[in-house]
Amino acid sequence: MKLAEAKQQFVASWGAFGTQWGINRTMAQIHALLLISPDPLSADDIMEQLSISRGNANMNIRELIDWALVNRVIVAGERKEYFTAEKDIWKVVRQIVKERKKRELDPMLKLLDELENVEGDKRDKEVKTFTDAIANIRRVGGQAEKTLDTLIRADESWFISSLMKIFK
Amino acid sequence: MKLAEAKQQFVASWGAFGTQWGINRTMAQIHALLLISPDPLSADDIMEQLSISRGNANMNIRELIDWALVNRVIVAGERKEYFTAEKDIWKVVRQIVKERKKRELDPMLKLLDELENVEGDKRDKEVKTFTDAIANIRRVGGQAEKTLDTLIRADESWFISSLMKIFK
DNA sequence: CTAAATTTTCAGTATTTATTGAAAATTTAG
DNA sequence: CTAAATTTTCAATAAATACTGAAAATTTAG
Repeated sequence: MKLAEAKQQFVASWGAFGTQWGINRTMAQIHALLLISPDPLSADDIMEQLSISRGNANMNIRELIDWALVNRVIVAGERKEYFTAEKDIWKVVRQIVKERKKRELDPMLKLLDELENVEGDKRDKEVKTFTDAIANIRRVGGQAEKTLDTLIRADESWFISSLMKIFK
Repeated sequence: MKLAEAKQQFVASWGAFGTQWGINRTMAQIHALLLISPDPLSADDIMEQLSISRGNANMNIRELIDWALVNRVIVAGERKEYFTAEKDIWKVVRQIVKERKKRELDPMLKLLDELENVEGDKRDKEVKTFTDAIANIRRVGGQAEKTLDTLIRADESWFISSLMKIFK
């Protein structure tokens, strides 16, 4: 396969993959494009390569910066802004896990804590089923939280070697 | 908080949570509803409780069955079909991980394997950046695959105690 | 300061995704 | 077998989400 074709396919697939995970297709494609670009790209470069409008490029680049997956870089002698993506995929994974945990898991756990204190007689089947379900979800969620916190802090080699020990 | 209100809030939140993960809101809500229902529910029960149409209920229940998160049950003396959700959340998590891995991670790894064999001179900066990026993603993806395979096979107590050992 | 370059915003529009509801198909009781 | 009950399908429609493009705001070179 030729490089140009391979790039195209990677960007398209990364975009499709993103949408399955609730991530805007264009945002995922911009990220993919920057991952495989040796040099920083300007908004114009991105607009051209993905055939998207300036507004769309601007909004999604901003979102990627907000997720700390993309950085603005200054290119000497250039007025425009340029952008790069973190190339270390392990760092990227940790950053995404960190953000999603903060934005989604933590609020969910907070809600579950509130819902566990529902009024009513525990001998009532309706009440019992509800509180049991919530307590179970809360417990598994709490475990996930601990595991993810550790993963966020871990460096790759440490993580791998630890996993190797358990997951022989 | 009263039970009815707590139920409402749980169903609504589970639905919102689902959409953030690329899961249809109604599908997540039906799942939530079944998780907290002591008895099996019919399509009519679900339609009524969520204020949705028969077609919508039918399609999303089918999808949940396809994900093996919901089961049809026969209620003695009833002609209608009834539905229940697996209540063991650890099992639910494993099942979701299993399905998403099969549907998403495995095809992605397959694609990465193909993209790694791009034509061209490795001394070309463009080629090198691309192949390096793909190889890195492939490597982290392969680790994820192994870890998830083990998680899918693990039972909860084993998983927790193993994690406790590592993630002191 | 002035004006050109660049970035940001956002109302309007397009696209994608989800839902309805009624007809068709299927199932089951008698 | 017959018809009532139930489930499934899917074209039409609604709702949610994403994108455009041009005007406004901001930045910077001179």
